Amino acid sequence: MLQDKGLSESEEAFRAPGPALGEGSSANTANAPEPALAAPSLSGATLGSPPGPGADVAAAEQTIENIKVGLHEKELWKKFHEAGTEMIITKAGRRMFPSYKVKVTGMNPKTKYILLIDIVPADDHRYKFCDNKWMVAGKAEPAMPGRLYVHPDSPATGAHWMRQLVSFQKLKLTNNHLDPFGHIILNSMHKYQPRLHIVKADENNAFGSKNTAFCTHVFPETSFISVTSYQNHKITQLKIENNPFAKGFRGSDDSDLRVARLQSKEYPVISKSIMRQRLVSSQLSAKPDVSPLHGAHQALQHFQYENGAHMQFASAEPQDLPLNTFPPQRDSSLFYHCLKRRADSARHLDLPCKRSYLEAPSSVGEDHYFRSPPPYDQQMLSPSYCSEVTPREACMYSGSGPEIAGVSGVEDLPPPPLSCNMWTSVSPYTSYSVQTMETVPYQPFPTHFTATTMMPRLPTISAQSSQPPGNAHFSVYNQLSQSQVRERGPAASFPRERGLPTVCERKPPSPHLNAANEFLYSQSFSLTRESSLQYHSGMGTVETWTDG
DNA sequence: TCCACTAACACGTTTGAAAAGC
DNA sequence: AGCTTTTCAAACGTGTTAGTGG
Repeated sequence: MLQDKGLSESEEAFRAPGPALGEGSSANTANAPEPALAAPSLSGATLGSPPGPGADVAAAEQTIENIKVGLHEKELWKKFHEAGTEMIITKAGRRMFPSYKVKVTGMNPKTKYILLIDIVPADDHRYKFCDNKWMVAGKAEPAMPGRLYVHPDSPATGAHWMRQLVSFQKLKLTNNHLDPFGHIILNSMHKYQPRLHIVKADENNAFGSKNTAFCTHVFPETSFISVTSYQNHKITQLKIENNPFAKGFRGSDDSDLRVARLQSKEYPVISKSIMRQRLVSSQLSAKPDVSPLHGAHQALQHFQYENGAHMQFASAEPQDLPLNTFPPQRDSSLFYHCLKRRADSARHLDLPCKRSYLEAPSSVGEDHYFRSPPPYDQQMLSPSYCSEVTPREACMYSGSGPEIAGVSGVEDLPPPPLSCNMWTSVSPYTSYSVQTMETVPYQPFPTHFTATTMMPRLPTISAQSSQPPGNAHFSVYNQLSQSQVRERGPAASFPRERGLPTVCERKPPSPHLNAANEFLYSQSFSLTRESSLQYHSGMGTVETWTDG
């Protein structure tokens, strides 16, 4: 099972080459040029593995470098992006639409990889929808407990991933801070950016190699604002038009009639959405320039974006900025970090901060949680998120909310069953990363786990060469279906999501997942910033790199 | 009063097991 | 008996709406 079964239609699209994947079938060709990947210093960075067992790893890292990821249904994503994508979040969890599907190429067919997604705050603002556009409404609320969504097929060989589209359509978003299902927790009315991570999960890594590589891919057109109900009627219409599950709402006349039926009215009733649509239409006709695609803001933000300041509303008047600040036709960016770690960095692997989130709220059996990242400001201000933070300090950040406060008391932390990790210094959108790291002792690792991440501040942090950008904790976590929890109660250990026989249910913990653990650990390693090489490939050239 | 949020709802899709056919 | 195809009910996903609470 490469992907969710619902992907069959996408698979067909993949097999029939066409517009489904957009003009750029890979992130490299789409935007981030490859030259940076061929930079000699890059080889030195990523292939700096010691001889012997590391040789294979080095080869695999070359593969990591060459991995290309293309966003499926790019045009559809762009449509939403241009309108200002909104994603519903509910207590029970809501899928993303468009769903996140990618085509991966350039993998080593025999090497095993773990594919995972996280969703990080795009900025530190809270938004509101006024006058048919998104505006900054204040400071962002503390970040939710960040989580990762690992593709259920992970780990799988490169051939497996490249065989067809990789779908993350089962990923769900929630605003429930105590979500026991493993869904990705977000704040409503905040802007987020999904990121795809590919982690090499080779046997060598799982059992003692010196290095693990990963890369991060970001498609700016997949950014969105989380909402509990749709604000922009255009988004609603796009969803209805394109989401098969919303077919029942297609046709405005029918919907009006349906409302009339529901309300037992003799005459059609104009629904709120219709009213809003009409109101908006009238407003737009009255003010033709309110289109978010016009105006100086757009040009400015385009400039900012192209210069690594994406996701940041840095204009002088951020209160009146449209959501879709991304250039509509901007191609996806490809991140490429190259971080090499010294052997002594491995000392940080014995993190005493590992602990299970289960100690706090729930009892989801073997599900594992970890504390959330500190609020955005804390990440920016707290020295613990700076370069020389110790691993324990890194794990001492309290949760973002009271519901996780119970796990924030580090002093009382018992030996954790799993790892606690800090998110790495992921470079700005204009970069793409490969990271090598020391292998850590294997620990069980569920295929569905979660991580707390923060979108790197751009360009603020990226410009601080002495400090890594945003860091965050990971939460490791099994995903539980709600029915599962209902059936088994909060102590349920194994998920049974319909159509998605969760890997953790069918497979024993795989040693390959250790690579993902390493990936997680690597995030914390980045805190030391030792021996890190960072390549910004936005223009295909190595802008900066450091090697402690 | 406003607004974010929730639960219930109807409708359509997806899924997987059972039945039917070959 | 074994395999493939069809059928169908349950589960799931969706946007809408009324109600709630801060």
